[in-house]
Amino acid sequence: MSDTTHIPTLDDVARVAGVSTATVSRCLNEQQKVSAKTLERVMKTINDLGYTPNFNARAMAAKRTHTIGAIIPTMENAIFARGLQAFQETLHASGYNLLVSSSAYQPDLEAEQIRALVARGADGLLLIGYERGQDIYDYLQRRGVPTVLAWTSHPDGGHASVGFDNCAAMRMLADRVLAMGHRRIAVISGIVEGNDRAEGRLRGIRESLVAHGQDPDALPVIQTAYEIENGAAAFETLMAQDPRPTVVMCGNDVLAAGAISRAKHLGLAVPEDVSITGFDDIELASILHPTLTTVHVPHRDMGCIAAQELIDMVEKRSMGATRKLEVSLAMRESLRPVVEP
Amino acid sequence: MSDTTHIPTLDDVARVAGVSTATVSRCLNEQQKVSAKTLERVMKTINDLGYTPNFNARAMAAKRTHTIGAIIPTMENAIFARGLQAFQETLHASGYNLLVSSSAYQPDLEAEQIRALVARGADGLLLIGYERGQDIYDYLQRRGVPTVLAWTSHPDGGHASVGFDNCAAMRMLADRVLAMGHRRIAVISGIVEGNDRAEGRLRGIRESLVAHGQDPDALPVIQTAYEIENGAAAFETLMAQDPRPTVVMCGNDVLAAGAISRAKHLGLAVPEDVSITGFDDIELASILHPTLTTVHVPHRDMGCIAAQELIDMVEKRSMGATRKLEVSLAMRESLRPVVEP
DNA sequence: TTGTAGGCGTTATCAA
DNA sequence: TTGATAACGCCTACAA
Repeated sequence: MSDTTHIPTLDDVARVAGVSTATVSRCLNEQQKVSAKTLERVMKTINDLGYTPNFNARAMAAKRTHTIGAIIPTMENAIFARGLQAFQETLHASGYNLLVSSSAYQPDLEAEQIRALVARGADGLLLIGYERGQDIYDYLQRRGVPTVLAWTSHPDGGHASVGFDNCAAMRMLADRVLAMGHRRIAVISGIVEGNDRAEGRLRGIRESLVAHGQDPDALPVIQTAYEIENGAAAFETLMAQDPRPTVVMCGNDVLAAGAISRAKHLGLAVPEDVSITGFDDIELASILHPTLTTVHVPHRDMGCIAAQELIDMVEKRSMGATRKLEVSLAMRESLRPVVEP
Repeated sequence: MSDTTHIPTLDDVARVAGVSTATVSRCLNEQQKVSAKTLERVMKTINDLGYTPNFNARAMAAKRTHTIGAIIPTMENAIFARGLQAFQETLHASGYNLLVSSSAYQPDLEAEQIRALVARGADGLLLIGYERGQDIYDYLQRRGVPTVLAWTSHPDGGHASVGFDNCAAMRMLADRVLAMGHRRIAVISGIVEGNDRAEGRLRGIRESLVAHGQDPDALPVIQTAYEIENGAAAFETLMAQDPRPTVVMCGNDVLAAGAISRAKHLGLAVPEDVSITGFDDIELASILHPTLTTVHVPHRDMGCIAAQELIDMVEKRSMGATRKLEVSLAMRESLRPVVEP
């Protein structure tokens, strides 16, 4: 085996097949513009040589990459996994590839990755939530990169978005909790700063309290990053109050999983001693013990619709629509009515 | 705001700053070769214009991308999340970017994605496991793309790899299970075909049986994809046997989570009625009820070491070493000795 | 249906 | 320290 192995290029294929590079290129991109005979010969040569088109050269010449970029806050847990999977499947069906990065919930990292993805020639971008610097939106518009915001519903409709109203969703759950007689509510929230989803969910609870004549400022809230262990720690802190809460509402299922786990270690029965709720309805929610009452989010739908909208924008079929999806309550074992003494 | 916004290029910067494109390029890549004065002027221009280097052009000219590609079998659950996170952090610290794709456990999809990543100019690749067609290894070598195999320990040392011996690890757990008096063992395995990790783990159990004078062919095994629901279904099937198993060993924690969940629904107490074990020790394992006895895999170490090895290979400091890591048993509540009647 | 040739935005080699 | 200029591999009018 020679050590100076040459990586075949379009030129090589053209030379061996006895045609021009233009013809080879056509065989790759617009087969209908090529006679069946040459097509066959060229394809055989491509195979024989083991030729693979150079993506970067392609991107430069065509100014299109058939690549969509997505930046999600975390890959560490399953929150975005299902939606992203659907997103990617839909893209793939239309001949697009997906590039994913994770911003670790850090705005500056997200900005950096947006630039990186654009620099790589992404035809479009999927971002989570709407809360970020105006400079980023300006940049995206200047570069003409179609962008869809997901997992959120942008309040002033200035951007293409596919998602749901986090505030209304959580308010719906809180209404139910209050209707069950709970009056001592505590909250384990995600970090609200720079996270419109977390902020909306927390606000939803407060709005519900107000609507029921309760004082929203008296609500005990712990903000913490979305990790199981953090949920556990926050739960323990909240339960140390006297009198202790009858229900702990969590900003997502991961925090709730931590809370349930810690409850067990503390010898507290759920929901007999304390109710716990989540948000997202990831697979974990239905295998926890007790099973978790949570807000069901249509992750797969969101992913599919976001992908389709983005493709439509890239291909100039849409100017950027706003789609608002419905969520529902998944009532399970971890929440139950307060039993009056 | 003009509608014909122009995206600034190196040329634009050069023209505005009154220098050549070569100088601008130097300011970007080898600042020490440029006088402080021009450097400052050029940097200011870059800022003013909002210039971002075009990645594809760069890749073509430099034949390096500072990008590493990784193809993992799934993003749907947390199995690879922690290790990949560590992998990416280590890369980032050395100025490399990470591109991730998921193959959904499909060999042909993996092959396709390997080609895609190479076509994009990835400087190196991280793959999971060693079992794949020789043609792929040939391709990688022909293209001169450094590759590290992880989550596995290649038997014949022909490739760079960072991982552990799946077979020995599971055998260690099985030895323990047998030492606890269990004789009716059943297994929920991942799909062995094309998955050397799953195959090794299953083999480990069989070897342990043989060493203990048991018949490995009498072992009930269900192979199924790594999903919670599949673990649950398989568990139910296995428990329908008479006499039923005293322990169900699962190919990973996700399957075990499904098994525990289903046990509860069936009214079976774990570990009183049946013991359950997992593999991987993902975060989920310690919050399940009961907590899961499993094989602890040093995910973060694996990610860090793999990244470092890959970087060393890309930068010609290593020819491709093989690193074998130690695993340990995480003994928790879900496994307990058989109580003789 | 096929071929010619210019250009995409960088880097890198040589000179100056 | 700086500047021309030739690649890099492909696409795409435009011509034939």
